[in-house]
Amino acid sequence: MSGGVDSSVTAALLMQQGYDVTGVYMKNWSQDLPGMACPWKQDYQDAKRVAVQLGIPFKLYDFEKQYREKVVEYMIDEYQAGRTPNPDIMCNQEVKFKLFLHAALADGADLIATGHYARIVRGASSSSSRPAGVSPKWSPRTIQRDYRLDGQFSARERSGGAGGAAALIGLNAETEHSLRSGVLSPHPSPSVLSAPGGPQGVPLQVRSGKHTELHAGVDVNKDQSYFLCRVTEDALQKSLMPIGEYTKPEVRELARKFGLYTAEKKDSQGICFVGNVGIKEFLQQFVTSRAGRIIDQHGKVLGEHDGALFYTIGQRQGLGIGGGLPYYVVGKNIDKNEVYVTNDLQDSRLWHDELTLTSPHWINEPPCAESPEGRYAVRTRYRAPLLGVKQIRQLENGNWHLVLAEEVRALTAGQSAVLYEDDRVVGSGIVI
RNA sequence: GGGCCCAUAGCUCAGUCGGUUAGAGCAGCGGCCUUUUAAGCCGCGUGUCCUGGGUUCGAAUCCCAGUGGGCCCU
Repeated sequence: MSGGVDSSVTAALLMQQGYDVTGVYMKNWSQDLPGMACPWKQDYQDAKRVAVQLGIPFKLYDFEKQYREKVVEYMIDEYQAGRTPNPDIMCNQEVKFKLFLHAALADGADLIATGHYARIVRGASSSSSRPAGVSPKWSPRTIQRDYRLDGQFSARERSGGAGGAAALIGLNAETEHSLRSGVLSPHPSPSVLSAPGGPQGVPLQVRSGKHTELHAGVDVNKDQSYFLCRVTEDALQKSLMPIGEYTKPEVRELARKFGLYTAEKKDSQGICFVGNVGIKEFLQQFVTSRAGRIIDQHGKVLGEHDGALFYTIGQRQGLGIGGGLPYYVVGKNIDKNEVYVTNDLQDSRLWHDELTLTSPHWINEPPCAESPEGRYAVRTRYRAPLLGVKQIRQLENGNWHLVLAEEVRALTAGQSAVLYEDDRVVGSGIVI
């Protein structure tokens, strides 16, 4: 439990569904930064307060050292190499769905849960049997909502269930933002275990196949499946993301109905766990930088920047150069410490219709190269538009090459390109 | 040496047949959106209108001189 609304509601929903829940706050960062005091204590308090309201055990898992090593150092190294990493994807891959999961299991939990706006679909038959060429729209909801807060479980039991696994949940927390994950508790309640389809309320989605898939959240605006693109299927099998079935407004409403202390707490933002601090200000605490030149599409020096590593492709603000049309970063040279910009929105360096991915990670199985155009769609930045994939194939060196049906703006090395088949996350790779 | 053009907000400029509190875009700042980085949206302009004189009820707008740029011609 992070101390935010999402993980609070996650815990409440799981309780309502009959799980034996234990709340867990993940302490991954506690250092204050210039201009921003680390909110971890406040978040911890909020999470604990909700746990008390729910009457569930509450714990704190400390991963500061590992978070620093796996996420912060990775982020710093990437920026110094001239790329733009996504620390939250790394956090999910290395911390939440690895360290936290293992710690929770070792602690006796059967499952963990997080407050992500994404859905885990169990027993799916996987993409191989799906019709190709489906339109890239999210599939309709298949879940029934049950806002009952009286603590009673619906008498109805669902069938078809495989997921009946059992378990429990906790939620983790972090600093401001986000996260919401959970730990499970050691002793799943019998009632839960006996229910074929899992607890009621928002039951596990189950299909006839054998795969456990990751799908986009029901709320298209809040969907966070992008950040979970590097989580393994094994980890998903032991995870629950109950709020993925709801929209943010619904989650807020649930929080109010449950009377949760965090019902009206403002959403946090920024680097997960670290807080709402500017990326540049954050990096400046760990790296030294020097001024360099800003050069336009004609080779003209327009001004100076304070370190090429701080800029990312497509960036507009922070350049400090004016005069006519806005300028956007289209490239940079770390060795020369130069940043290249253009004020021509049609500049070819700002648009690409193909991309190459390294470090591929497929959740269930690799994409099928013989797929017809339109079967897959890709997203190259969080909240960026989903673009149709015309062609996808693996290269000799193991990397993957995609040809898009339309141009993508500001393709940026280091960012994750997440492949979707309908609303299912196939996997992702790092843009090079 | 001569002729012409320009000099207005940090930047690029509009406004100059004289007349409300001098405007726009970009940048910057603030906010919204957002668990990365961006983008996008909304809001914010307190400037010696190059300087010094002059004309006028009144000048960024007219005149003179100067300074600083640019172009052209012998």
